[in-house]
Amino acid sequence: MTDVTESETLQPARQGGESNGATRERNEREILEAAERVFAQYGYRGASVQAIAEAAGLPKSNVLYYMGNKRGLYVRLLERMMARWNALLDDISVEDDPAEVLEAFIRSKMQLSRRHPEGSRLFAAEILGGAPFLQDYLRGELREWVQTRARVFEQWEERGLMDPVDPVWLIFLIWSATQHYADFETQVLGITGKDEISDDDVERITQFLTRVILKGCGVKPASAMPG
Amino acid sequence: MTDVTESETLQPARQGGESNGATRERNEREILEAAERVFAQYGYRGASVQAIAEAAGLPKSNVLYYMGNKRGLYVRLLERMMARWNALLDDISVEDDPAEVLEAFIRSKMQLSRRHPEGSRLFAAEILGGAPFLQDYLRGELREWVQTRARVFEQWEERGLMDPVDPVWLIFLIWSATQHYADFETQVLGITGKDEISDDDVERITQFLTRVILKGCGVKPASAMPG
DNA sequence: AGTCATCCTGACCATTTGGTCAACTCGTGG
DNA sequence: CCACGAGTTGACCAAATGGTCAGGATGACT
Repeated sequence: MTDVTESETLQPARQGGESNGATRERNEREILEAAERVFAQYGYRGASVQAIAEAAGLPKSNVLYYMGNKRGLYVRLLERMMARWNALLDDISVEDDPAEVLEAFIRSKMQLSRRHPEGSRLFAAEILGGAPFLQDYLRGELREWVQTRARVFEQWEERGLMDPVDPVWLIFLIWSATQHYADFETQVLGITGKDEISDDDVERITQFLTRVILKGCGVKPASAMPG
Repeated sequence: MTDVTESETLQPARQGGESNGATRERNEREILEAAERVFAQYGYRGASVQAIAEAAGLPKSNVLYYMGNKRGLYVRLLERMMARWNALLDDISVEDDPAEVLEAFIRSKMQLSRRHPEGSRLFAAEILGGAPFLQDYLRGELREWVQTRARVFEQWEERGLMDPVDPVWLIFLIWSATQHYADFETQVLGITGKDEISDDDVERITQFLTRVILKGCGVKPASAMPG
């Protein structure tokens, strides 16, 4: 750890050209992934740029070179997660089968949490802390998203396809139940004694949730043979 | 901000005697309350002793005088919350009515989250971060708690009082659904457009959850007139 | 050869961090 | 009156924080 004036240390990862922005792309990906983990674990304030840099295997300066500053990096991660969420249950209409839609919702939400557990936790941490960066999103986009779906649910109720339950609370119920397995994974593992949640577990949980929730709000299971 | 050798500043809050440990009690209460808020919002690392001190309206030194150090303060808060949780659904037996027990569980869990939203969020943040301080509790006490209840649920199933669902996942479902309204309060408010969750809302949510979950796992509503 | 854009990073900075400590103020009991 | 324990707190410290910057490396172009 004395003087190392010579540049004969670890080669950096390639500099200069490397055609196009390939270096940039690779490093940014690496940094975003590392940052998602660290932010998810410690929250915005608790996460340090240094820790993110170490997780990405890069010097702190390099992280800041690509991301500008901590805040920007964080916002970028939130936006990435919002995009993933927005793609969910994109278009449903009154004509669809409630059972199919609800099951699809539960299933895709479970998969989202499973595929991006850190992103999921990042989101949770942000909201837990009062959503300082997401206020607008919650009161805008997401609110629209929820209310659009809620309206469809209401129409199903009117047509007698499901019990008269508040659709917004139903959405929250599904949200929370599915979110739980990503956000509280540590707890789930600790209590069940497992050391990981397997694909089989996910499938079983999905079916459990689907069954209980569909039955719970009086939706008749999908009309068997679809199509 | 120059020299103020004279002690003619704000009076401290009373020093010296004040009989017994009344000062200690009052200050500790104040600090614990403030710390719960701050830790809940920022997580363990993100919270600073300085911020806690300001929230409690005391100098940082004073907080450390009472609590020793940040870690100890945090652990104390976790323990307080564990105690609250342990008191929940303390004794149930196979002889009890499933509907009544489940409703009592949902109701008391909702009230716990409502009465101690910060504690609830503190807990959530701790688990979100991988439960570095709570591993033992999760794999020990809490696991026992869950499995004891799960065994009762299983016997209910055998007696045909409810559908054959995995009782542990049922507990998680209830846990997550109720926890949601405390942990994600910001989200709930943002989406519904409310500016607070009223007692009425809590009652409605409780009834909604009770209805959907009981029906969802085939439990017959309480046999009307109790006692 | 020289220029340029991209990439890399150690040195540095002001501020904040958790924590210690000695000096202080009181009321009480001898 | 003095000693004592409880409470109070500013000054201080080493370490870590987010961020800047100058200096350099490297390959692709003219």
